[in-house]
Amino acid sequence: VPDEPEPAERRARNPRGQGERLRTEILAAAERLFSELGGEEALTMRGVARAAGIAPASIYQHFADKTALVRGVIEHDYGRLSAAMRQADESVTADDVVGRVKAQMHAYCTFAIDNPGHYRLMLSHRRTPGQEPGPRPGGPLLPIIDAVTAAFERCERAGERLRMPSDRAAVMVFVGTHGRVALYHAEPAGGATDRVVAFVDELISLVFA
Amino acid sequence: VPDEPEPAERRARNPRGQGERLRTEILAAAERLFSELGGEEALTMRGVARAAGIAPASIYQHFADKTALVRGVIEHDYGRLSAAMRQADESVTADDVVGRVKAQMHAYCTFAIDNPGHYRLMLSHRRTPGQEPGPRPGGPLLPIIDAVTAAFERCERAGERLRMPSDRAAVMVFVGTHGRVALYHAEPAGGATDRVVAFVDELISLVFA
DNA sequence: TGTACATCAGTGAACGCGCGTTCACTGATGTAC
DNA sequence: TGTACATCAGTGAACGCGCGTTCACTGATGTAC
Repeated sequence: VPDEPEPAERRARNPRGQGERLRTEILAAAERLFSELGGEEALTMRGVARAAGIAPASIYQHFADKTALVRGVIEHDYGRLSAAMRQADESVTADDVVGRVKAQMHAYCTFAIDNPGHYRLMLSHRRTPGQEPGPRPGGPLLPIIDAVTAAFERCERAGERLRMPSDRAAVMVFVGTHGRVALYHAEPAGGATDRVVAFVDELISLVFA
Repeated sequence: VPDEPEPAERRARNPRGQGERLRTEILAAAERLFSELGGEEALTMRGVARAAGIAPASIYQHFADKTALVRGVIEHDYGRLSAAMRQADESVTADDVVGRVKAQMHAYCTFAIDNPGHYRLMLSHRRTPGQEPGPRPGGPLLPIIDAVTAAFERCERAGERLRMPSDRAAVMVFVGTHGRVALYHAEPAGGATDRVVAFVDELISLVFA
């Protein structure tokens, strides 16, 4: 993939005191680099350095090692995903309670489809460091599932009937959606987003009575 | 992982005309090697050679290159999985139609949990070579989904009511199960099999009216 | 106002590693004469 | 029955590669005097 725009002139060095800026540039480069595809092994220090137009050694001023960089990317990504879901939720009129559930999950699918590399990275590294496997796993995923649970609770308050408790419904929909998205990633097919979204809608309708 | 039993004496060479045996030994070694964990990048030619107690170069008499070896492993694995599901199906009395669906999916989960490396490999390499992405993706997964579809059709014939056509129900259950299993792989937790199986049972009950 | 210097952002070159793959080989064994 | 030879299973050593990481460095710039 000789796609890189060949950084003709050298990168301008950041002014004094602004060294932290490079940290953001590195994260942005990692973002760009493998939004396209690839799992964790596609995220290499040298690749990120190339994408950022800097020397590999320069990364080490901002990230102690590769795992620290990966951690930084993942944290940033969870922020993006949560924001996208919250925004989708708020963009639907308050009385369309089921529509808000769907909007959140659509945003989830869109993120996963648009950022396959990030999505895979996020879901394969969701152990909070130092946290042993407990009875309720999920790590950084928990706030996301909680948001879906809240959306289902709104449905119940509005009179919609669920076939199971709202938190179980949220897990069910979340897990099923992850399955669908993961299969899409493993073999992208035509009409991706539409088909994934159709599946998720059907899944959501299943948890309602 | 200095776990290898240190093959004190050299491997006995296969007798003349039996060179093909090594092919099986190589596959078996790959099997053993990463049943434990790991994705594709954990499957290395040198690693397999070490596990088989042979020289890396020896693999090339039986597999043209790494992708051929991977293809061989995957083919073998799909055979194992199909057989396990068929056997589970047949081990349930014919009149317990729903029980037979569940038994098949339980076998699927057991395989996935016991062979994480293989499972991941299978699901991330399911494009039949030379087959462009068509309207019905799935590749080697299709026979498996078809078996589940057949089990759901038996349910309908026995008078059980589904909330959707049997083939959609099969896809729904399959996709959801994959989601659950994939999440387990990313963060194994206590009581693995039981919790996964409980989820799948709940999912199956959802597609019935 | 001028100059020495500490600080800071960032780098070039090298390290050791494990990888996939190649190639000329070794040595046992069945077969032809 | 004996021997030369072709065949076969399998190997050791080397190749070039990209990787993560380290370390001594460069050169611009703000600050102290």
